[in-house]
Amino acid sequence: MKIGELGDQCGVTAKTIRYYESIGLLDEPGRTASGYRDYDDAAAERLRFIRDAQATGLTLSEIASVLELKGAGERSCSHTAALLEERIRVIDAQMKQLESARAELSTLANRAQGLDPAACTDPNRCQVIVETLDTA
Amino acid sequence: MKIGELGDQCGVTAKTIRYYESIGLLDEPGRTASGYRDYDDAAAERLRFIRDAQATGLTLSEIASVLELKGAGERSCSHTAALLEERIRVIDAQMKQLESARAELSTLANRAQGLDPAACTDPNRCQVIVETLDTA
DNA sequence: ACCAACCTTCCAGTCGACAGGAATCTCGCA
DNA sequence: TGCGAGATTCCTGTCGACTGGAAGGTTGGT
Repeated sequence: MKIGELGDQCGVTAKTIRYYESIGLLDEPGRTASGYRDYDDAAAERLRFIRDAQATGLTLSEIASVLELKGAGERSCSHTAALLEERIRVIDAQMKQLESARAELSTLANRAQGLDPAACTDPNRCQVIVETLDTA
Repeated sequence: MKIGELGDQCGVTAKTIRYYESIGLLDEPGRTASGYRDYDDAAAERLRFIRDAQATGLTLSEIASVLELKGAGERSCSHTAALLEERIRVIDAQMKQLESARAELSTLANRAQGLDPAACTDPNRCQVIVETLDTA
């Protein structure tokens, strides 16, 4: 299977596949007589796995570490489980941040409605933002 | 006031201040006889505003646009209000994404507990991730 | 006189995940 | 035989917000 075909099958571009190879995430495939990359079904499976794992929010280097352990014959699920739990922790932290940012922003947006634009004279700040933060 | 002093006052590094100047976010300050940047209180106020605005999630270029309009004598709060509302929309979208990612991850993590590590043989994938996605 | 701590400019690098493009080959088809 | 699609390598650029470092000038204190 040639690179474009593999890409179509897995929903990625040929560029992306070459990039994955360049960072060691995909093995170098065999080549045809004319030098084209020639993939087998295992490569497609691996690539599909990469995309699935990426969809869960794992980074490419985390995915590489999972695949590396698998390749080394590691049988435990604990590494993957640890990565997933770490991701959950990160997500929880992000959600907290977003919640507080959202709350602050809606205070600001509401405040913007009630402000007198004529009072908006300082060229170095904006009362919508400054005054609310001062009173927060 | 010299650059380091300004930085200490506002909680940023001298590097950052020079960077802000380089992208046009801070005006070029006056210079001492020996060529050192020399800041006044207005610069400190502006820098503090930048950090406040940044804390609300606005990007530096959005902050620049607010300050630019202020500088041009724009009296309306509508530009700022529009930016804030856009930020809220982005945050809502991010939170939705995070929620669904979190839900998926905790399914995966739970699943990982119950799996038989001995079944983990395929070097190209990890049953923790693959099997759950297949059944999702 | 000397040293450390500051300041200056300028250039490069970081992180993550690719995308763009040039120059050149190769394949399949009419 | 010619064309266009798709393949190759190699290098650069993108986004955002900085950070690091080299090579030098300045300031303040002992």
